Amino acid sequence: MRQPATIKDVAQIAGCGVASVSRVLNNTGPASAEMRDRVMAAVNELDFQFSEVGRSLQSSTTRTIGCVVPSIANPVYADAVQGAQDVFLPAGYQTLLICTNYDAEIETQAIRTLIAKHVDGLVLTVSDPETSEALAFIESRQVPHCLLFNMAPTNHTSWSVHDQAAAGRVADAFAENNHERTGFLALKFLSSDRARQRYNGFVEGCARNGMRKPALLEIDESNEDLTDLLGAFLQDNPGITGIFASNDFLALAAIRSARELSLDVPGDLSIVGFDGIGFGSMVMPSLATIVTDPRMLGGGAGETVLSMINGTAAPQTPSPDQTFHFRAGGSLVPLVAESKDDGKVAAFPPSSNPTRKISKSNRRDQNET
Amino acid sequence: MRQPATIKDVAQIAGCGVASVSRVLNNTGPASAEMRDRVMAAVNELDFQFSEVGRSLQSSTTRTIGCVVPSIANPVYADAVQGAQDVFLPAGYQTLLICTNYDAEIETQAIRTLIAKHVDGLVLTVSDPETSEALAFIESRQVPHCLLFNMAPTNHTSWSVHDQAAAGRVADAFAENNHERTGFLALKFLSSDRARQRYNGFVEGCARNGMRKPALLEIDESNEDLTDLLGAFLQDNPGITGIFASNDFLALAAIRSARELSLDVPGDLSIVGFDGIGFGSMVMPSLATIVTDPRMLGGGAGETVLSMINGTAAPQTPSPDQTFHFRAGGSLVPLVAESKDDGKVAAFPPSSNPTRKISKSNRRDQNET
DNA sequence: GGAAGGTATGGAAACGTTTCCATCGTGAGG
DNA sequence: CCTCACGATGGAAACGTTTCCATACCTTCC
Repeated sequence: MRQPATIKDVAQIAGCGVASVSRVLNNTGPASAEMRDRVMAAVNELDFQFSEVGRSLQSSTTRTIGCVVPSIANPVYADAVQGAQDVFLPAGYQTLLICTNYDAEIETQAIRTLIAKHVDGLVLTVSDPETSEALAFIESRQVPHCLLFNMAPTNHTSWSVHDQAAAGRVADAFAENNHERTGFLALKFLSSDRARQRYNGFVEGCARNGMRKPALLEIDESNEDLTDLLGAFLQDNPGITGIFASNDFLALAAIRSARELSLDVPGDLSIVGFDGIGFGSMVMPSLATIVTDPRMLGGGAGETVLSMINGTAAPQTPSPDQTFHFRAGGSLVPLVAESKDDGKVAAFPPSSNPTRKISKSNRRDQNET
Repeated sequence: MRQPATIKDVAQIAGCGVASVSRVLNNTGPASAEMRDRVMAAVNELDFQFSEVGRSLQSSTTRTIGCVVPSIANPVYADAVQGAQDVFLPAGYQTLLICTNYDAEIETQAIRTLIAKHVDGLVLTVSDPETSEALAFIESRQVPHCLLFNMAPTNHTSWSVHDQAAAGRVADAFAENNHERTGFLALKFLSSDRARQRYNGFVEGCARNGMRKPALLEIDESNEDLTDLLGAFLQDNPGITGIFASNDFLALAAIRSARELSLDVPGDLSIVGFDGIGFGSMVMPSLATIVTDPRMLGGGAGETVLSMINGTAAPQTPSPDQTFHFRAGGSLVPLVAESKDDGKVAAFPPSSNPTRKISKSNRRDQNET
């Protein structure tokens, strides 16, 4: 990498001091027209551009924001990052992106490096805001920052879906459709405070609606064997007619697994997801889910950080019920009275009752129409 | 933001010169055990951490890589970025992410800034590698870089799907299924060399298979009216039985639009996508498509850049036919003889009945269900 | 005992900026 | 004619590192 021209080179060619070059180029301080011309000529000749690192050292500002999320393979985070960077870029800030892969160790390490690199602010989703070492460090260094998809501890601000309230809404939806026994399906339950919040909210919501406490099905990375796990889960917890998956991916995977188990969705089993990814409304049956707006949240977090940097008033964070809404879909239907009377039969294994038959033929119709 | 401790503060507390602190902390040069202890004590007392910007100025290295893609809302790019950063992070490099939103102006501007920030390398997808101002600038500054999803001009290296060959494979697939008249559906045809490569490859493949030259349906941003556009397109180009969409999103949207037009997929119209996003195999009918591995490509581009930086041998870029494979799916079926005899009727309008009326009423049904 | 060589250490230059301050004209006002 | 103010300009310090070099001390060997 050829070393680029510096302000000294420009000064030499223009036959002036470096101070004059700086003044001309930054339009700070006086300069004669003739001086301007000479400097500009030299700049063009050398194709000169300021080194931001020299500048940063002097100004102790980098026009760079750190952005830390678990993974952008998950479209929720991808959209959020996109939303944030769409705010930062026009404001003259670039984004240093870190994907932690849900690893707290990487999270801590990367954030220390970001701060060493002197980012002007941070937008981040941590694995556990209450215990996060990284978060404590950020606080001790007083770096402007805003959480994303985390419940904010005191003294922090956050743009986040109110997971608990949203999960409660899902419980309401099941109740409205006469479901009484449900399950909660989660991935990486332990390493994600989001999944836990959703579980808590769902449990609470079920209780509020006089439903049974939902059974918990927790899986880890490999979703290869989801079908087996789901089968065993339904056998261990007979009578379950509805499953709340902690995100839409899981919900769609669950639908597929249910089919492999010869269960009809929603005939035998209703399924509700979380996040509201676009595909949810393109599949058959369409996915009932909690719709969120990750892009808006990312953008909001970005605005908040910018306002902290500029000392302007921070934008309001959204009120809990503005962060989500329930979207009905074909994957959640009312439980008909007869199945409710005999939930066990309706759920697993599917009996030879008419429900399943109808749904089967329905599905075939859809494929072949 | 409180200003953090510097090496001078450490030196002062440890009662030594800054050079000793640097030597101890970096393990470069000799130091007595006692000196080590004093320095370490001071470091812990101050919670000292080197400023990377001071370091960068001295070493002219930033341990930062620029990564430029159109948008990470598109999972193809999101996965590629993830793949690249999964290579960079363990190697000690962080990633400055720029999403250009397909805007060449932003692309140029952002890349200049990245270079001003002295990134050690670049991984990038440009809008047009042949004319890209940014690419020329990168070359003039001799920054290690690797293209991604772009055909590499001479003197550049690239990790990319061989779009043209892949599109040719799609033509083969249509031919194998007896389709003879096809259409090509593209978004932002003009601002993406990828779409053009795919079109060219498809045209070529169709010719090779003795098929008609595919008709081109080009749409821009808003896919709201895709249904109308598709309807008009099929009417203007009667006899079309297959559509190749330049990406899976479009393909899925086309399937939906076809349904709204009362066309059956694949009965009346076969559709093939491109990219192989996971959802393609979860929908009914499953999507026939070209499967690619964006994560692998991003990772490969990352490795290439690292090897350029380290002066080690660059990893081989994959051979064209390793970058994709065709995945059969329910959205592409053989054209039966009778339809082939009378393609016009089988395709659009589906029969002699008042097509418009049916599609209209169908659409209304969907809205209100 | 003195020279030679090694280890431990600190001062200072350099990296590329910005900005304070001093210098030098020059035109205006007394 | 002298002063004053102000515009134009350049030198130099400062930002936080690393590293070269000089110095000081301690062994070791002739």
